[in-house]
Amino acid sequence: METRELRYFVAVAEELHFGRAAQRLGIAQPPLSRAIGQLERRLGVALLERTSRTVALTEAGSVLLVEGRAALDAVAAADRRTRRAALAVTGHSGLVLVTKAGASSELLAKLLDAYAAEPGAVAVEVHLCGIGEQERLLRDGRADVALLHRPFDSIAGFDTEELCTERQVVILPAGHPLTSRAHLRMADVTDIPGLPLPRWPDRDGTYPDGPGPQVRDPAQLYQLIALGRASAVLPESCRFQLRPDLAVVPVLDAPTVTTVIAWPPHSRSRPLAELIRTATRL
Amino acid sequence: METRELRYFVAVAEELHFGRAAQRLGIAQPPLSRAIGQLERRLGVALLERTSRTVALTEAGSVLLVEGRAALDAVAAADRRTRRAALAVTGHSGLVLVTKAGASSELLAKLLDAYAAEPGAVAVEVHLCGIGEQERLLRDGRADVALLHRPFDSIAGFDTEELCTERQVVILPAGHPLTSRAHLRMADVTDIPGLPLPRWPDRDGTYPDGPGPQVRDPAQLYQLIALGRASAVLPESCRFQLRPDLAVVPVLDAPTVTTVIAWPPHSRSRPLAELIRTATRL
DNA sequence: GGCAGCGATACCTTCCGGGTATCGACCCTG
DNA sequence: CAGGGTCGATACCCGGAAGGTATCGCTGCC
Repeated sequence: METRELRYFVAVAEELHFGRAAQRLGIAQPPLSRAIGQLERRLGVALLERTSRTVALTEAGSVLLVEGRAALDAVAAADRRTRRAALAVTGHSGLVLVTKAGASSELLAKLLDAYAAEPGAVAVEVHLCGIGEQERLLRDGRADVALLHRPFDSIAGFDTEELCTERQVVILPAGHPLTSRAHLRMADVTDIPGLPLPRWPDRDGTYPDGPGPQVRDPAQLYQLIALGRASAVLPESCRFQLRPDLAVVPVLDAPTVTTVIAWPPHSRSRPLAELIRTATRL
Repeated sequence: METRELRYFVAVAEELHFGRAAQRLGIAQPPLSRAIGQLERRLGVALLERTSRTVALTEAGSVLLVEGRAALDAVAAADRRTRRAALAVTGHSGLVLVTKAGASSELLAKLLDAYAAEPGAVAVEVHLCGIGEQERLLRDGRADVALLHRPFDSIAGFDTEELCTERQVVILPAGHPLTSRAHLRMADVTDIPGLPLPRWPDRDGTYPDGPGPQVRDPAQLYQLIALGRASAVLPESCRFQLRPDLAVVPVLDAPTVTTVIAWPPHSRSRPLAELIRTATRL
């Protein structure tokens, strides 16, 4: 199976439309139809159910979609990491670290400071990215290491070390009646009248159904809370970067959040090992 | 980067010889030279140092070797798992479980029994394989799940659950003077005169340098120990399958061995989840 | 110095990936 | 119910790339 075939299949499986997929791939539609047909014939497996109006994935097709994405990421990672290995020899190396915007910012600052003080430290480029993007970046070689947050982020397939664990707090508009309480329970915050919990996008960018405003980043969220249109349950470390018009109350029975440092298995770069060692010693 | 190019490069990088690599790939040598040259040009990276007598990997080349192998395994896994998903629909499904020959055999027996008793259990095909092979089988889709043993096996990149932890014992010929001791320390067993610890093959099938006989499987090892030519430190569960002409003595300070059940991340087959659940409840 | 081994190059052929044109099935609309 | 629009499949052609053979150039060795 060639990566070209996988790219083609993934495009069609995602679009569920040969024409759009072909456009996205920058080729015409007929070669795409042929390529998918060949792939199915060689695998001996039907991947797509086509009526002349709709395209749907078969069971095997959805397996190939997730496995194929993983395989393509692995190939892309091989490419990128090889290029970077060559650059590293000539001096331009540096590590790429990704984390969610607005999360664990003091931890990150401490880590970067501590690492920079190590002998032999290299430059660390920090990428702040959206929800669920880190995993992808780490998997396809665009990033070397990530700060992830269990249980929100999937750490499947990575090596990790735990860095710290923290409770969660609910964020409310300053002056809200509940802010006078010393602590709350999840049952108290799941349906505060007029302050629903927000909906975050799934990995594919769509929002789950349900009540609550759609938010894409912390700034949006804080704005909504300040306006008295939402509340949110977040790790308590967020209080250090909170606007003055917001208040926090601990939520006793919310799941604790563990910040972990994660990297692709088999990474054997010295600067990366050093960064991880620094992180675990914080 | 196409998988064909990766296969070619991995072959050359492993053989360090264009002629042999071409033979292994079933093509002539010139197209292979060209393909590698193109790959290097497209990456903008030198992968191999060629003098007209020798071929050696550059730094970037060895990165591409390990990353490329991983990527090829991921592609192979996509292929195999898609085929199996199609078979599963028509009824022939079943799980493939791999473990080292001779390890955790009662645990495995208990697991298979317990799982078979579950409603909705499917057939489990057990593959016993050589040292370090499990990882490969799990990674390229030939197996669905494995029993691995930390700290010997690498679990990098898999999801795992711990099943049990056990101490290690030294295995000696029955009647050896040390068998009268209630327990020993590693220092006592690393150089018993005439009974060196054996050498196991590395993942690539070669043996590390050093004293001690080369062994490939437990039967060989037991034979050597019975003959008074070696000793070995193994998890204590091996005592239940031991020949009567061998004896065991606990080794207090040997690292404990943890048996874990491991599976590829993102696996979402119901029978697999059921098997894992059964295993963790044993 | 000649020979053997190995990778690179030159050149040819074949095949496959990609393009355009068109068909056939289906849905929507007037 | 007819006709146009949409979408995937098919037919056919072309160019480029992958693979083969022949050969060169370098190098280490007897």
